[in-house]
Amino acid sequence: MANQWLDDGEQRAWRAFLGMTELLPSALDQQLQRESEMTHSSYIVLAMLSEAPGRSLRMSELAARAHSSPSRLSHTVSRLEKRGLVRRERSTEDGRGNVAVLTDAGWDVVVATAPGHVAAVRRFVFDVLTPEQVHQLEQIASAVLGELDPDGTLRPPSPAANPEP
Amino acid sequence: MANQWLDDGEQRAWRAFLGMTELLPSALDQQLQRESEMTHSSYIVLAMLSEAPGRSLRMSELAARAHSSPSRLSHTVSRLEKRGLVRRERSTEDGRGNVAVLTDAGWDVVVATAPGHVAAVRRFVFDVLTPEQVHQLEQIASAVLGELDPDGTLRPPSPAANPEP
DNA sequence: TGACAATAGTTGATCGTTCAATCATGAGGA
DNA sequence: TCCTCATGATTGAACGATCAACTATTGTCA
Repeated sequence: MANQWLDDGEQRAWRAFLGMTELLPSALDQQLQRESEMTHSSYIVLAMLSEAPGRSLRMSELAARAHSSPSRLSHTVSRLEKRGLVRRERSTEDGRGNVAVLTDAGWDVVVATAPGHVAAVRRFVFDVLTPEQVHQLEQIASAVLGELDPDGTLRPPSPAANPEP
Repeated sequence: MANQWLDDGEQRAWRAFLGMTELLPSALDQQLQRESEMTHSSYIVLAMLSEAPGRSLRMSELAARAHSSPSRLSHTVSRLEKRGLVRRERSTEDGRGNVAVLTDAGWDVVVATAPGHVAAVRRFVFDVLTPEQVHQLEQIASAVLGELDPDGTLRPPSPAANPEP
């Protein structure tokens, strides 16, 4: 009934996809929660900061890279700030802007947490896919992402969206 | 830093995948919220019931089909019950079990909501993928799902997991 | 039969997300 | 310059999800 306008193949793909997108985030959340008392979205925020020059980013830029709404990011950063993992600074260029900075303690948490997290990602995703499937996944996800966010407003500026040559 | 043990291709695939899994659920949620004041997970519950014989399912079976925890499903059904879309009945076979039944009002909501929802799914996913990519997506999602839930405890009993012949 | 464990599901507290409202600063035009 | 609007970000309330504890029923075995 619900999927009356999807054909059989689409329906199978959609069901499997729904299962994956329902279960994978919880699995990653649980792993991070056990090892570091951390949510996946909090971890993403720390990870993005850890990769940025000066380990700091404007809130808006950080929101884009984490695919997060301004509000959600603000709350997340507030929680991380309370734990001493991140610090806020007023932007020097634009008095309206805030800059989130990863503290040393925050850096240590990323360093301690990354291995286990990457192992989980490997285990659940890349270990069960062939190299070809990894490439296919990138193409598929990029295509969907392009429709969800055509302007790239919610995406990082540089990479991640290169169509087949 | 965070993804130090993923190679370039894996990294690109993972970033795109994260973006998709972050943005797609919100997009579907928003569409359903606008049209029917309904969450995606609530919709799934109603849709699963609408497809079941007698428009009813045991709570545990419904949880498996919706990839939901018992607790989450119980809360969701309680909310739907308050809105008159679902009703609970004690199982006749097993006095511990409860059965969720889709009411006529619930059925009407599914009928009214499905077209717009399917259109959104089409727009964001299937319209931007080739038939080949749809097949690839099914293979990929099934493989990941198999690792996330090896016993199929959280999956429907019959379909959705047929590997390459 | 009685005791104990396992199963099915619910509940309340807590935490994270969403939404609408708000505040402060910067930019542009009369 | 002053007024207005746009931008960057935060806040609090309401809602949904998660976790641990709990109730009720069934199954098992001595």
